[in-house]
Amino acid sequence: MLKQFDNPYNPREIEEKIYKLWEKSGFFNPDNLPGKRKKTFTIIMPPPNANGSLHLGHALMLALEDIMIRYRRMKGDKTLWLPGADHAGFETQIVYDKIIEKEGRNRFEIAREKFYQEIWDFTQKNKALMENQIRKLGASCDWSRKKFTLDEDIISKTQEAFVDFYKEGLIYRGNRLVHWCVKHQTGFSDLEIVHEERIDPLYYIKYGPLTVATVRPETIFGDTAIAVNPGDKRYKSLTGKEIEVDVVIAKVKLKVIADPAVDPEFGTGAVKVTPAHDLNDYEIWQRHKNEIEGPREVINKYGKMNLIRHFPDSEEAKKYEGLKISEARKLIVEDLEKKGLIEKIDLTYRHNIALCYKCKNVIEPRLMEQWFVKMKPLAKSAVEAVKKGRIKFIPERFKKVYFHWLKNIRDWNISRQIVWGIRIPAWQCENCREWIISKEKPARCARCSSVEIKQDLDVFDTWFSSGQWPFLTLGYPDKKDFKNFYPTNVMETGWDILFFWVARMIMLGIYRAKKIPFKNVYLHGLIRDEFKQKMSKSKGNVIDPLGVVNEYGADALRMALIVGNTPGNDPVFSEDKVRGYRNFANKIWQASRFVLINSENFDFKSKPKLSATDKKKLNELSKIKKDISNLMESFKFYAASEKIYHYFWHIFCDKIIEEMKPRLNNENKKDKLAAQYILLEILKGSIKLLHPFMPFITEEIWSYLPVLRGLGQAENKKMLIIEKW
RNA sequence: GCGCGAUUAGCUCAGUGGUAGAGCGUUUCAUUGACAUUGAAAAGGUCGGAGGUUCGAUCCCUCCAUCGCGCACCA
Repeated sequence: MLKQFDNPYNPREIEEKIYKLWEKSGFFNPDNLPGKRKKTFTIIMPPPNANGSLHLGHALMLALEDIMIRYRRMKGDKTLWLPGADHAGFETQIVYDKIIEKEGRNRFEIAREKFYQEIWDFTQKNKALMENQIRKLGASCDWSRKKFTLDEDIISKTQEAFVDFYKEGLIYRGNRLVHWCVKHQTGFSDLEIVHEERIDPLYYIKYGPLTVATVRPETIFGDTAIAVNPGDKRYKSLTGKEIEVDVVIAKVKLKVIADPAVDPEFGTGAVKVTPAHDLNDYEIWQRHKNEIEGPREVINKYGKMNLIRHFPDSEEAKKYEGLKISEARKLIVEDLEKKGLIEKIDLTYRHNIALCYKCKNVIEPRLMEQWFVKMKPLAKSAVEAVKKGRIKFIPERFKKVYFHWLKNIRDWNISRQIVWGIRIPAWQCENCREWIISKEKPARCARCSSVEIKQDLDVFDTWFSSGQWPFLTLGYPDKKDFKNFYPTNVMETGWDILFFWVARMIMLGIYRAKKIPFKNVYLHGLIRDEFKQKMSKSKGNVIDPLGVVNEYGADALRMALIVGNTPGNDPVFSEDKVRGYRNFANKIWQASRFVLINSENFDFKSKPKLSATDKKKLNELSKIKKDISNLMESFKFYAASEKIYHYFWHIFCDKIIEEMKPRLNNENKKDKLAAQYILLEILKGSIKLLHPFMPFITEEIWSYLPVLRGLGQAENKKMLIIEKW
């Protein structure tokens, strides 16, 4: 009878078989769950980027969410776990750029439509691959509801949101300095840049009667003013006056203005103002629009000098034209020195510079027209939702970080100059430059009636659409799912995308869907290698979760990722740990085999007579069950998993089974029956408690178990996945 | 600059206002026992430092140190 118990436990075939059984059962779909289930429990899966394969972080994400879903499903909830995949705009385009780079191609030379189609095919391939990887990890998500961030309805609803937001005054077209990456040729939001401390020469340049300090002398061609602090007595007499300065290739007249942003303690207390290439200076100009000239762009989008148009009469300007920033800087310093205009150079100056988060090249602030979302009104209700406890953070400390970010938030640039993404539904009249915001192409310009109308080439920041993911996936605004499953219960994701994604989902959910998108935010840590290093392809320390599954089984990997891994803290991954839980899986297997072999002749008709210590053992199990339930409810999976592990191995196997052994060989039929009964009951109870964590092996063993309902009754039984907790 | 986290056994980490816990590792013993992917046992920590609150602090408060991280438009 027990031939099915290979020795030792071999997860590979069993896991494959069990997943198919689950899928066939239809129980991943909440609509198919048996019984009356009033309470819903919903998790929208953070859609993995369809530009590669799953990494350990995904495995952790899937394990955590699957644990919650399986637990709630067994508890009797109508559980929906909605899977998906993310086109991941810029990220994917960069990945694909690198691929074609190896083929000697360049995206700027490929037609837009063709490039888009190529990336589409690329992501579709990855998507299919990833979906199978998700299955291998045991994820009990509802595949019938899976969504891709470029599904037609998602695109359409995202564009509709843009149109509505524009009408509602939440979105505007702004001409302002944006973070520009010279390599990637796109603008970014505040989140796609990173700061790095550097030591750069600080040049003190004689500027007419004044001296100014700067790290970017090459921008002096774009200066439109000099600013000093209003309280600075040294410059009182010059304030408001025009002075003539020598910018090497010409002499220009600049006004000295007073602005509180200038720190009199720093440098000389006088700042050259370059509104076209510096965020601070841009803001200074905004405050002095009436007094001084606006941005004079002298560096183009390729990071090269482009100043000749501002100095048509200067022969000297020609030698700067077209130079890279670094070259121009070298040259201007030489020229300034020749003219005796460098007062001194501070070589110890430490400051922070903005870099592209992807390529780490210096960000060039660049004046551009882009679409912006006004964040202040959105941030307000997002703060409130968390403050009032309608949304809970696990761990709680991330609230502080969240509040701090929202408090200081600035408007969100959602335009990206890339191909891979959702096109912005904005159209511009070629004739009068009027913008028309509409999903469909307008027949003619509303202002001048011209029919020469072109769509904005830009696409949305990918987070603009994924920020609406919880309600878009559920079919906002009129699908039943939206009514039934929104707001969702838990958003489980890594803390690293708290701002990128979580905060924006909260803001957009409240604004657009009129309700918070989820009640709980569970933030898991980022998995580190054994040296506590972040895992990354460039470091070559990435571990393929599927390789681990193949060797040790998904159950073992899941346990290794979950046990002792507290929310918000970065866990260290070790193969030793996986090996330990592979051993545990075998332990479960062997113990189950032992119990089943010894209960083959179990008499279901007789009523076992339990001793006091027998009853104590059952009580102990129900206490464990209660403890574990409490831990599950409070999101302490790291402790719940450890508890059941410890109970099964060190109480059930080491103590209880050992204690029962003599009784199983007892002549006394009644006593033997009681021992068999105890073993079966405790095995059954433990297998259930283990199921959310180790779904495969438990489902397999469950299929062999006679299920005792009441005393002495064997009944037809259900699959473990829908058994009652 | 502002903020967050960590500091507990060799390693990775839990934890609690009342004589310190787990896993892995180490040491010793056991060997055809459901399981060697095993069992039994053992060693191993003034819980980063200094103050304070308390009858009592690893835990609460203050300061400090070291490490890690996040945010930030001072040229």
